[in-house]
Amino acid sequence: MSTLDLERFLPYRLNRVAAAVSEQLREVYGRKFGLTIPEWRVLATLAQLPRSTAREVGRHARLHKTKVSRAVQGLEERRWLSRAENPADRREEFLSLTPLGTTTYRAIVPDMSAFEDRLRAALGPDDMGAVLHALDRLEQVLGLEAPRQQD
Amino acid sequence: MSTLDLERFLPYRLNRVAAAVSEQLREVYGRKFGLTIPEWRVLATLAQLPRSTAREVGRHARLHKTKVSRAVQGLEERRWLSRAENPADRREEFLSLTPLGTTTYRAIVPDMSAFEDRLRAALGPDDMGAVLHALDRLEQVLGLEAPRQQD
DNA sequence: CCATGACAGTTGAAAATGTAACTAACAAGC
DNA sequence: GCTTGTTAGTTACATTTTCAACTGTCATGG
Repeated sequence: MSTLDLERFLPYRLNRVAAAVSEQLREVYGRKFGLTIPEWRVLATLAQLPRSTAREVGRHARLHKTKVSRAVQGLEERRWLSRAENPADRREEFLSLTPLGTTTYRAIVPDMSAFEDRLRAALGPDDMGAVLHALDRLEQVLGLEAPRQQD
Repeated sequence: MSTLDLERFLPYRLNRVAAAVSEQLREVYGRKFGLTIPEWRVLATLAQLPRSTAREVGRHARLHKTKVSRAVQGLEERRWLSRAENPADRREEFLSLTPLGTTTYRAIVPDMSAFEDRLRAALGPDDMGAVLHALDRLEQVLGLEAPRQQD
């Protein structure tokens, strides 16, 4: 008569760890830079993939389109992001970080890296690689094309 | 001049995967049994750790106390959970699943197990073990005593 | 006992989120 | 050109979540 062993139930564990990680990171970019979680994700995604559209950002970061829409508005108001119409398809817009946005991003990166270093130190480089590899496979089997997401 | 490589940035990846997993599981217990995410977590936690208090459930599942409080209310209304005063400390209550709650839980478990089997098949048992071990270590370094959580 | 402070749990109000409906733009077939 | 269907993005509304304040209980120390 089976009850799940939650400590070995991957979904439960993944969520618990992901929640703890998110929480601690939010401390950093939240308190120091006034960013919400979706705003930070949009910022980070655009830093890596400049001139993406909202749709591309959402797919990459697994952010629901309404979250992207609102995060973009927020970043735009602070002049950290600008939009450029795509003349070839006027439904969408190319999103870019402004110099100010890039400066902000660069101010956050060291904190993020430091955090990651802590994680890498805890795991060792081999385990870190193994986890990332496992996450790749999980995303494959889960289907990359799920529609929505949370934070 | 570093931009983070998000595909190798563990927090980002963890969250993306955890979100995808949560989402798919919610389909199951949400549509079939009308449970919210916190309700399911409380249910599963109590199935494994009977007579826990709300505080213990929250700590174990990393659920914020208000989420626990409201989930407990919801489960109690459906007669899936009952409370028993702790005479030794009348601030807290021991929470237990009712027979009805246990029946519901048992009806969900096979779906959860099936899902986990998919994940295990994708990873192989070794990688699954490695991931769980890595998650243990991450939780250690993150400090088990963070106050809140999301879903 | 009776302060004072801490803690478990609840609640109300504010903020964030998801759902669904909407607008504007494209695309294909007629 | 004019449907009909689709897609990018926004917005309104309902739900969920968070934050802060609150209640009742315990613990400590005078």
